[in-house]
Amino acid sequence: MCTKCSKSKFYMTTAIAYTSGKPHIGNTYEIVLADSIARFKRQQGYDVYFQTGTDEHGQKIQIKAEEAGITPKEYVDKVAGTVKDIWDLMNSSYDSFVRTTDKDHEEQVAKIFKKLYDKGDIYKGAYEGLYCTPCESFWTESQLADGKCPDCGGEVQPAKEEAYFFKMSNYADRLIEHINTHPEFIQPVSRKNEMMNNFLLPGLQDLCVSRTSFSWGIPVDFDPKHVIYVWLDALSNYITKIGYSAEGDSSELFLKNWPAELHLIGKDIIRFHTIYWPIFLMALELPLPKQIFGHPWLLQGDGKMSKSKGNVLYADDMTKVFGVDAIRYYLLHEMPFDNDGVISWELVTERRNSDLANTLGNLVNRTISMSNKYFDGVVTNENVTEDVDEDLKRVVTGTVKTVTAKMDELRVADALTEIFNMFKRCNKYIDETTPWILAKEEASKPRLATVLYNLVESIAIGASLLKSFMPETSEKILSQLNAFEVPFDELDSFGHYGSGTKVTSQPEILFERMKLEDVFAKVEELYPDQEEEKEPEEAGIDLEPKAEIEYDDFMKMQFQVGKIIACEAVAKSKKLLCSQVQIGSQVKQIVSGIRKYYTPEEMVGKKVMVLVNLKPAKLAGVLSEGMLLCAENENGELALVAPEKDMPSGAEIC
RNA sequence: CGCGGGGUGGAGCAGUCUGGAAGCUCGUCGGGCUCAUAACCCGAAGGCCGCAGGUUCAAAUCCUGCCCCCGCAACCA
Repeated sequence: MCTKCSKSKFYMTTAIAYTSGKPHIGNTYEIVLADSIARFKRQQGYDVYFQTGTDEHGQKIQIKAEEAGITPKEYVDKVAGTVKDIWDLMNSSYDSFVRTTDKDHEEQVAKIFKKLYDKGDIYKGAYEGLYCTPCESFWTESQLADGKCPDCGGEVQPAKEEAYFFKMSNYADRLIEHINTHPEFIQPVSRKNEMMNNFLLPGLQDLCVSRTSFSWGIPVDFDPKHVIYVWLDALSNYITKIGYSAEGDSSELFLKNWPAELHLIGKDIIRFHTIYWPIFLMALELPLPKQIFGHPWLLQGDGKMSKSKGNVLYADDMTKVFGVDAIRYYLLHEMPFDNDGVISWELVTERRNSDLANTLGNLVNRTISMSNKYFDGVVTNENVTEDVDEDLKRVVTGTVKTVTAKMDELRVADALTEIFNMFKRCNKYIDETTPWILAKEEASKPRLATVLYNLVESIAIGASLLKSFMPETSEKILSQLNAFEVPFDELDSFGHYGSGTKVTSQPEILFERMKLEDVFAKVEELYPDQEEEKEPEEAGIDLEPKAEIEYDDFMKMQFQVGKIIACEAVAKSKKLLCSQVQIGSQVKQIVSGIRKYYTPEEMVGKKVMVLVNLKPAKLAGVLSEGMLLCAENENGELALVAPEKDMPSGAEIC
């Protein structure tokens, strides 16, 4: 409870976005989901504090910055700006945007590290493993490729590197106890067992909380060649940004808001939030957050979102075609609670047409049109009621209750469905009351007026309920009706709309119906490059040119025609085919990553181009003694290269 | 046997924990209506709930085995 007012406080956070690149529509889902929850809580009267931000340290960012030829700080400044722009574009109502490169955050994280070290929870130990010097990386036995470094193929040797560890076992029992006694702590519950069975019950390993292999991070202040492990850094944002102080003089904001009521995160990082984070907090002697909700992922309809495929969907592009609220609606409504959801241009178009244009937009439009047509826009409650009115009112005034129940379980998609069911009920009411017939007789005008009043009032209630999910649309509807937003605690009663109020004389269409071909036309404008790919005449592919080589270099490679005499899939792999290739009188075994494009049956009998004198290596445990040459297009699809006329196996390619 | 998620009418999903008449939205088809954005309202068709066993009076749901898909990991010689 807030000390200064009587409202209950509600502190919620999203995960902070990793600044390795522009967030795609799947990443954007989380902020929109969080925003709708934050807005709804505010509407309910909670004193909400909503924090989001960016996670900006780590090796990956250091590498990306080097590739771009700029400093890591310059790099993250740029990406953090992009993240914020997209969050703002989506109308996210966050109260605070934290960056892990913020001074106050960095200072506190260093102090937290020191505090835990002094306390004995963090100790200095050694990381043991197999080390590859050129790659500066540790590998485990199972990661090695044929006993060599999987990155460079070089030799690895057993090595030790000093590192700091967090003693997880100190707190594991307490955490297990907490999870068992607080069933609401991990949501959805299906994730709880996963954490228990896979990590907690088998016994927690101590976590390595420092790195020396890169420098883009918060240094350990008493041992500066170490930087603090990214998770200890990132998770702490939830307390540092609101003013936690490791020295005990935390801010008012912190004292008021901690512990958080809700951490909203993606299901992939549940482990860090439900195991490591609570344990860090226990070590700091802070209370644990009330609830951690791991939402599912949004996938793209036609396969995985991948930048190399050029098919990544971004929120800013999609809003250009559909509008911000349509995208908010899609994300919120179409995401299942527990399973991954799907998004595509087609699906958004369908959903937008059926729900936003047909059900909602048309309802608002026809209601306002009738008011204008029959009463010059003046909406009067003549109180001439009939039985049908009761059912309408029952549904309309009951919706807030069902919506609240769904929101309490964070079932945002279901909450929206409830609101739209209400709008459907309104459309049905129009058919039941047939206003166009009432309009024909002067005597039934009072009844007609009442019907329209009931509709306007219902829509005003619906628009008020919609406010947390589609803020712009909600406002547009209320303004067209000339209505006030209905206060949350009055949404369960009917009759707020002032009788005699005039609606707008020129209703604006809220959501125009869209044809798929028009959508795709717009999409093509957004991606002019991709258009060319679809043309029959292909655009061709430009590669980064490699350095010139000597003729001798070329002559080192031996290419020959090989005939595939047998082929089978490699059991331990999804991508590999193992072929027996006849080259002259000898037969080589060659493994290739082309299972996606060729079946073993169609491989047999082919004569293809083979690099013969490549050093043999094991792939997925299978020996490969050469390489089948393939052409690769921009989508990564492969085609074997073969002599244009029939040639005997073993024929030299030169 | 790397880890995890999934397979329910044409599409997207719920239901599975806590067995008990297979549900929602979209699409399709037929009808109605005309205030409205080819909209809205009513009705219908369409499912061996991945496959095969098992437990049970009863299985989408519990158990066993198998197949397929998708992430991650690894590897694309």
